Amino acid sequence: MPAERPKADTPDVRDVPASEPRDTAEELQLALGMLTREMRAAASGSGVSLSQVSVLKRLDRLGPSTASELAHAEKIRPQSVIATVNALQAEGYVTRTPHPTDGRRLLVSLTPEGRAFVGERRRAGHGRIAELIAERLTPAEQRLLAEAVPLLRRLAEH
Amino acid sequence: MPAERPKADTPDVRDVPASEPRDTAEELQLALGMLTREMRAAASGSGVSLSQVSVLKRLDRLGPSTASELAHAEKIRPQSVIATVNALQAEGYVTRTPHPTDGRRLLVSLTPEGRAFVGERRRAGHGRIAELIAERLTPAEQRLLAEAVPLLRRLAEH
DNA sequence: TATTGTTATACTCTATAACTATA
DNA sequence: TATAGTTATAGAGTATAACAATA
Repeated sequence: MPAERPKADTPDVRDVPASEPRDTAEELQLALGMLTREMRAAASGSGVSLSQVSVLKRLDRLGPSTASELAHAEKIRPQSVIATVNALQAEGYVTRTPHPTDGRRLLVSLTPEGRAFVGERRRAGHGRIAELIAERLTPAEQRLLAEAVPLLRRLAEH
Repeated sequence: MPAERPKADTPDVRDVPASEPRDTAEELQLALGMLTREMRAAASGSGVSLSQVSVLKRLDRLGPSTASELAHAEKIRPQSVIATVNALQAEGYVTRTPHPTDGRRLLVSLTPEGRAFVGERRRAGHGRIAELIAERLTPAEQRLLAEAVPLLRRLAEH
């Protein structure tokens, strides 16, 4: 269905290369929003939500961690991470065990089921994004993206 | 699609450069989540939410658009974009005007206030992300990121 | 008193379902 | 019938505030 107005279907901002921080930021912000929605939608069918997957992967990397440590790593509030951990515990993917020396702390750990989920997820290619990368980018573009992703990590870190 | 290579089960994923789609995807996914939270937190103080900013910028690029067109561009449902447009209209940043030939459609347009907001935002450097890019990346890294961002756009597009 | 974990509550964002008006 | 817009409602995700237990 063609539009009746003389309006281009594609954004015409592309004639200017995004070479300044603010241009890069604008492009990145739009892409981020859309990719996040894409991932959330793709995850919604799998029984485990996006934030839950993120916490499971974090536990797989960090090992048993307290709620505060997870919150710091994810850059969200402890109260927020607790909601996610509660859901994961209810589904049997994590357990809470007392900290050996500090009675205030509880260590959150992956259960065998949780570990299996992360492994399965990794073998399957980490969901929608890996599919998109493999489908839509040439090998050279994939290499460029792989070089740029650590920069995004740096931006996201504390 | 590149050939599948058997991947050694290394204990720490961070030691391996992200060179395959699934590794790139995993890193990207973590960075995306954190950056999105960072942006949302930074936007929350400015009186206009992240999704509202996104729609305003979209209108600035596309010109007057219907709710369906905005929804298609943002990759969300028309019902969802309407909630955002309602909020923007209540704050005086957009107006709705009848479509000249199709009585079913309403064109959403930026008001002068809305246009001023986008311009101000652009001059200010598009918020937190631009700050982070300028602060944390060398010029060479900024150029690399600028090259990679269009690839993210490609991944996010329809 | 400071820190950790937690519950209660609210707001943002997006989805699905159902309705109205126009083509 | 099909399409555009809308309202009502629900769920995910995260925030702040307040509280209990432990250091």
